[in-house]
Amino acid sequence: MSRKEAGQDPVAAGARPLRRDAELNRRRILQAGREVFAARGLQATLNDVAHHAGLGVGTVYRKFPDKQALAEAVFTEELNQIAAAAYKALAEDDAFGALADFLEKALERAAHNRGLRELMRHHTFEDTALAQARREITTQCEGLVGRARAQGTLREGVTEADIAPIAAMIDAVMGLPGERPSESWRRYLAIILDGLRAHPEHTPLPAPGDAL
Amino acid sequence: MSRKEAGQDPVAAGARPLRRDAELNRRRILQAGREVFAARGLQATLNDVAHHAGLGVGTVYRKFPDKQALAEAVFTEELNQIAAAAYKALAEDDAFGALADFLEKALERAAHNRGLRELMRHHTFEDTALAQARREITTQCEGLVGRARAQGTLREGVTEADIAPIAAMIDAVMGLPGERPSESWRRYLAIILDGLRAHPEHTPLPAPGDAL
DNA sequence: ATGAAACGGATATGATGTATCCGCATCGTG
DNA sequence: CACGATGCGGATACATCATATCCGTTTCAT
Repeated sequence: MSRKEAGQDPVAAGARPLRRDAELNRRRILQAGREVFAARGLQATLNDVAHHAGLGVGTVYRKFPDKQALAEAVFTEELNQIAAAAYKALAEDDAFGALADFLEKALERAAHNRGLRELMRHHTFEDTALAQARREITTQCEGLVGRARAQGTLREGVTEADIAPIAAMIDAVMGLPGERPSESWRRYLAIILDGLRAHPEHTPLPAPGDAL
Repeated sequence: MSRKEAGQDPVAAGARPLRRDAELNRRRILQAGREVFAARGLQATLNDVAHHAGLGVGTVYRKFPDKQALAEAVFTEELNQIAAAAYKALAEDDAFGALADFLEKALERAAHNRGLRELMRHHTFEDTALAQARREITTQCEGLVGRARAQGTLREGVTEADIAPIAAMIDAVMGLPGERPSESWRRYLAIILDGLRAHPEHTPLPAPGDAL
């Protein structure tokens, strides 16, 4: 609860409103954080972010106590947008198609955001607003997967628990050596999706999802 | 060419044979390197390796100028064994099955060897003996893929260049949070392989392999 | 026995990221 | 306008950590 307040809506509690320039700078920092984390990943320094924002380091550290605080603010937003996309997908008729489209859209975002990818990889983020957003996405995916199964277009034995590993796999392709701006991940997503479709010749899958 | 000699067969050039205890220690270090790199990855310190071998740091640094030298020795061996497996696979009748089995075998090794996984991920190793071994594997894979295509069991448009990304994808699953000793990667390999089989309903793949 | 070879491991070195501190600039209210 | 209060800048102290060396001690081999 100690770090939570940083960079938050100052309406709550006894926090006074920021001076106008300070508020502007806070936005600049957020924007710089988005850009820098997307381009260089989470290992980027708050000093990097500050420089990118055209501000001094001290300014950044006053608004956000540490890198994690800023990252949390930046990526909660990103995750919420993905959750929204999943929610929208639930409305489509063809459930498998909706699932496929959602995956493509979410991964599209990841493709342009190294920081987001790193975040999804490592951080089993504890409490934080991130965890909440992530849970929301999971829930929507459950719906998506459930509907596809019900429509009989999703291969027997595939569950929501498979979604994260699949995303992780595509993410791995994005991180491959020479092809930073490449689109080749779509190729592999297509292959996986074909392996995910219900099909008479598909044999039962091994290892019932002991995945997360 | 400067680091090349380290830990090598001392027969060549004017190098005198090692004292018996020294030779023994060299083996101990190699073995410790295998175990430590496999368990803790490439970021393990030569100090770690030394301790694991029950030796002092200095001893390790005398035999291997730096971590890279030791890693090269350790993993060249590993890669060569994989290359051998690929070579053997070429002899089987069912080319697709052979390819699948080879992938499973190679990934099996990776599953038990975090260092190997990290090595395949990052290092576009330059010259080194590793590069040679890796090239060998690539060559064998070309054969495997070629035969499967010829037999018509491999999906249209799949090439040798797809193998590395596929391995990378499975590797990503192995690195997932809670499931260190898990076997769930086999599940995803099965899915991908099903997406890789020749099938009338498969649509053409996007993005002709601009992968490595 | 004795010189050469090898060992041990404390520690110097260097690289890197984090976060503070405080003199100076800017804001905004009276 | 003027004068606190608030915010800014960024050099730098601090901490962490892997790397690699050095040399007094021990072991080998003749």
